[in-house]
Amino acid sequence: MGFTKKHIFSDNQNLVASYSKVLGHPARISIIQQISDKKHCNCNQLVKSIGLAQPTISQHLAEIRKIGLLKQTVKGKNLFYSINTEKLNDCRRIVNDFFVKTQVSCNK
Amino acid sequence: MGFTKKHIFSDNQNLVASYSKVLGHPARISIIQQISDKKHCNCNQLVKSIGLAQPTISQHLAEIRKIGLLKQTVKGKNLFYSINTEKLNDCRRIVNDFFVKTQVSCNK
DNA sequence: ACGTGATATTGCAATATCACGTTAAATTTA
DNA sequence: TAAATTTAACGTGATATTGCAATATCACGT
Repeated sequence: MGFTKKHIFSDNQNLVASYSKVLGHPARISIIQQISDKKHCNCNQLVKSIGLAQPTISQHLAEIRKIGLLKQTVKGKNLFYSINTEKLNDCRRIVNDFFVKTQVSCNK
Repeated sequence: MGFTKKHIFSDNQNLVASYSKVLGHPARISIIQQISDKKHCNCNQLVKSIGLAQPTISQHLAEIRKIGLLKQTVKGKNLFYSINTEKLNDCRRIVNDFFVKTQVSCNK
């Protein structure tokens, strides 16, 4: 097999999972942290500081972009990334909601 | 390649990623929710309510167990699972910390 | 001891992911 | 226009994940 049977789960369950999945790789955690630290950050800077090849970083960036967590600004020949803070907030809320509801269920 | 270069990342980055990875599949989200809802829940109940085969559920349970999120109680021939609330709390804290710190960085 | 129900393990096929070399597209600079 | 720089896209090999059937194990009742 190898695929996920998304259709048997609720929209919220799929949403929590897809957000979490993006956070489920240390390179993507590192990328998100660096972009938010440096405000504007291009691909090359990430390649140098993280130590993975450019195509690999680019691929991880694409996955973070997929869930809408990145904004792009073109400045000359550089493409600068920054965090979409509204989306980050949304992401945090969705994941935290899962934890809160689970904890409430556990304690009742 | 196909493997993750964990050694180039910090312990915290790897921790956030490994917790998130476990939450990165809707079946595991559903399993965690059902176990916390029903307090005690055995494998068979999950198989019936979720609609995946028993080995698949068992495999997902093993991954959730790996990060210490499950407790087991044997009652007769039944094995009941419940949530390790301390670990759930820890997990929530680690993930939430990542979000909080990222947001702080974005806003400064 | 035997059968039964519940769960774990094994082995497999299909697919996804990770990492990278190479190439291509776009833009700046000479 | 040509060269240089940056990043996305494509292709590929290696590994991991998902899901399941078959089997093994484990605990209980008879």
